[in-house]
Amino acid sequence: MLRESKQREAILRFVKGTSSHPTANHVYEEMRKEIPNISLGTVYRNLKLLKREGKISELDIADSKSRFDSNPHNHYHFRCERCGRVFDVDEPVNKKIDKRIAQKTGFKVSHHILEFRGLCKDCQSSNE
Amino acid sequence: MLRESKQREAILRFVKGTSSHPTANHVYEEMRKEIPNISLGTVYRNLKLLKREGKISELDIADSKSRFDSNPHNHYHFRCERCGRVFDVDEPVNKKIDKRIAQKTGFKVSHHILEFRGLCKDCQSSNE
DNA sequence: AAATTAATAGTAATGGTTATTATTACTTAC
DNA sequence: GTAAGTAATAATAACCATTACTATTAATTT
Repeated sequence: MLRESKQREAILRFVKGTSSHPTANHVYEEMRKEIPNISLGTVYRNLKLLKREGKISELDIADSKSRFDSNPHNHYHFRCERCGRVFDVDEPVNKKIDKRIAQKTGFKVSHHILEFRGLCKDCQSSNE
Repeated sequence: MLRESKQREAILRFVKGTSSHPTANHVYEEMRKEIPNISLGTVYRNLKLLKREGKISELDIADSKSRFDSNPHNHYHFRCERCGRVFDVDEPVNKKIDKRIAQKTGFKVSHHILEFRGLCKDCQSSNE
């Protein structure tokens, strides 16, 4: 059973009220203005908890360790959510979309990163 | 002036010869079979160096710290390569592409992550 | 108000990566 | 071919984001 805490309420209020995509440390710094002795662990725990509850989301980018590719050309990847393996995807890079986003946003778009997620063949067949 | 070293040669040969998208630690483990006292620092340094030379690439996913979003719905992002800020991009999510990749690869594709990169407005105008 | 126990603060530990430093080994000049 | 100069290395320490641990605090229940 979930209890209320002013720490969790403050964290949710802050993340909901900003569009700055804060890191855990950003949230921590902000919270300290309000609750000076809040612990960094509390921030991490509550961010994870709020995510589990679907109230916030985490930018879904990748795992922490970086991976290397023998192919220096721009291409897309598929990452298996079960075994963690990364595969190259043989799909032409869509350059038009960068232009469209640039026009729409006013940002200068140099490229984009596209990663598909799901289950690879091996992990589909190994049913468990 | 770059000198040759058997360590760097072995690292390049291995990364070029695999499609497994190894992590730095994978490379390290593999290298130890051949050069038992190779140092992990050497692996990191040479991976970075080979990347600078354009001989290999690093999976371009994100920085190490994860960021949180008040919007729990799937959407795209833009990351400024200068200031590091992350912005939401108001572009409809392309669901067809998941299907196409699934057919093409045989993988089960649940979703994809798309991040644009470039310069935000502020960083474009602050010329330096 | 007392009992129960989830949540917290504070701190230690972990894991990936980078920095430091003395030593090793290419390269060049003699 | 040997000595000088200096990249590159191995080994280790430091760093930073994140997670785990533990005694204490504070919601909730009775």
